[in-house]
Amino acid sequence: MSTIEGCSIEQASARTGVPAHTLRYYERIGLLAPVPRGPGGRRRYTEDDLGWVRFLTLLRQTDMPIRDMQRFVDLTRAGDATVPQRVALLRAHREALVERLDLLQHHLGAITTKIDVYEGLLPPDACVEPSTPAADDRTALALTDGSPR
Amino acid sequence: MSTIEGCSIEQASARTGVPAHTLRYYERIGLLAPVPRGPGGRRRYTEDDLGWVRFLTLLRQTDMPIRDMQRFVDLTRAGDATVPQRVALLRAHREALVERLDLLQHHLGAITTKIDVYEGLLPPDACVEPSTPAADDRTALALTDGSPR
DNA sequence: TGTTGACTTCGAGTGCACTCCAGCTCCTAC
DNA sequence: GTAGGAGCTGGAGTGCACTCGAAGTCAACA
Repeated sequence: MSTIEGCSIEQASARTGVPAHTLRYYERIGLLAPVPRGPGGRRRYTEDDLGWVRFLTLLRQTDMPIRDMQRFVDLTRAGDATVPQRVALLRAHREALVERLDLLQHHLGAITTKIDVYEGLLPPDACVEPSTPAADDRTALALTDGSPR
Repeated sequence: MSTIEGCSIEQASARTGVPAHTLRYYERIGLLAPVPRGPGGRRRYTEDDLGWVRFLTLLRQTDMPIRDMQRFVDLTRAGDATVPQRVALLRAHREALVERLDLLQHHLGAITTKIDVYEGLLPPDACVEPSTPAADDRTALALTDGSPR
């Protein structure tokens, strides 16, 4: 064994994009099992740890509440018998995500329309961008918003 | 004039999906200009007010911070001269939204893959769903996550 | 040998976006 | 005329997910 196994918390942070503070926090609340310690009681993150952190990050970035993530982690620790529950949890999450994506797509269209309307108001030599280059996906939406007076 | 103009806060809430509490809160922090009052000092929401509330909702649901919404509102109140700034603000927001959509799409693929992997572990008579019906968009992703030990 | 600097723990603090409460006013119906 | 209910205000409280601080430890290096 040439070097100490695993990487430091700062390296783990750099490699996952998760702040060191947050890595400790996740461990504290049980999202991460106690990370093995090296000399001086310092955390040494293995590749598995990093993979798990990345998976947690993916769940968080898709707006899964910490509470649900904890439930998922608990199920995973409980062994293979919980695979059906885990699948159910992920399926539910995926459905919510698909719905959210639909909503966001819709809103994106509305925002694009709104921008177009505003640009119609600008003088022809608009300072921001000369014209709308292939306005990608404008969902038809009335946009009957007034003004904040 | 047969009936009092505008609708009550509860009706406004029902018609926009925004809780009455939140409507008052938005007004308090200046996102909504003071809504005209009817007899007894009660709010009467006009169609314009509702339209504006819906627009605010669309911005919030696409994760625009309240702070930015306030800035947008301030610009709108400041008159037509601020149209370029408003366009810039909306453009920036749209860009962020597009990026977020990309990320979410990517994560959706990863979650779908994960579900598929889990289902591969299940006995053939899986209780949740017999098979994956046309697994829509699975982005290739390693998913080298370990387990939480 | 001292100093630097990255790490440790635990508790407290932060920022955001609501959400609720107390105590009051007002209108309507009985 | 009084009971009920919707609405009013200002301020306090909540929940979430971090984020930070203080005080201490440890290893490596000049």
